[in-house]
Amino acid sequence: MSKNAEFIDKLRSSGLRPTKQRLKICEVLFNRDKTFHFTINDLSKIISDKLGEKISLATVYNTVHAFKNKGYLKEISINSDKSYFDTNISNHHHFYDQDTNELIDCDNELIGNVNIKKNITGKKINSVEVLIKVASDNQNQN
Amino acid sequence: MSKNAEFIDKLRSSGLRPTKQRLKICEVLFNRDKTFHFTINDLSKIISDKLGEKISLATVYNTVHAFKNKGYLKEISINSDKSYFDTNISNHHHFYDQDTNELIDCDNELIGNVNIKKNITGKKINSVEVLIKVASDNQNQN
DNA sequence: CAACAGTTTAGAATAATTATAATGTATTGT
DNA sequence: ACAATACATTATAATTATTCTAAACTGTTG
Repeated sequence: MSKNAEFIDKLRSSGLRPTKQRLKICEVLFNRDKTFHFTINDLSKIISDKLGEKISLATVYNTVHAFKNKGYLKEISINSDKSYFDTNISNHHHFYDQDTNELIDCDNELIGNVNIKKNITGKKINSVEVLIKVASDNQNQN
Repeated sequence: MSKNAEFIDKLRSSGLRPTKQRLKICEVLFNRDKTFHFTINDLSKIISDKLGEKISLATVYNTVHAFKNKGYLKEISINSDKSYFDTNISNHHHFYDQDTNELIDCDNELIGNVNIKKNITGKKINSVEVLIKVASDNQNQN
């Protein structure tokens, strides 16, 4: 089955119509080996600059959020002014390079199991994420 | 020494002039027993609504950032559209209640040491933060 | 108390994101 | 295949958080 047909299936099976725009975005996001970290702006730029396609910014937002809601993307917590997304939807952690504003996946084996000894009463744990901020120099950026 | 005199010292010793506005903000932030989590908007509301004072929003931003840079506040990474700050500047982790958008400190003893087996080459670790997202129901909010 | 540097302020500017409402397109039933 | 419908896309406006600006103000130093 072609990649494109796979994407069509994937979309249909989750109740999303396989439109041109969504398929193009699928290609950009999911047609790769390594996981991909991006902001809406990154994605939008790739589509217009590298691919020379024109997809409305609103559609990029809509699509990314639809994909996130369907579980095809994960939104990552960064102390920042914009949202980061990750094509790696498994439970994993991140390095955040403060010099370049880049997110890097952190293999789960690199971090021992984070065990939470006591949870808030009456609440269910939805996720546990470790964010490791790194930078090259000796300044105390937080 | 009165609380106010303490704040004046604290500010002076870090090269910040003890202005009316900064002292008022010190009172709100540091004159409490428990740690305090807030957004700029929260703080601004407390000042105007509860205290009936008028401090320009720009000043609130300036002051909070000055305090953060001096190490009196910590900025917390939340997957959100706004910045959260914490008066607890020690190295610690957080619960984030997705129902109420509330941040709750997580005692370090509740989480075993997070040991990172391998860091990114050439970079220095500035911080390691665990964020535990909790919610009351069975929906898979992320 | 004068001079200076640091601060506050209102409002403008910017940036990320969401809402709107008209137009366009995939799907469904016939 | 085709009309009807529901869902999507789009440009643009609106909103929200934050930063910038330049003028007025205030704490500090001599």
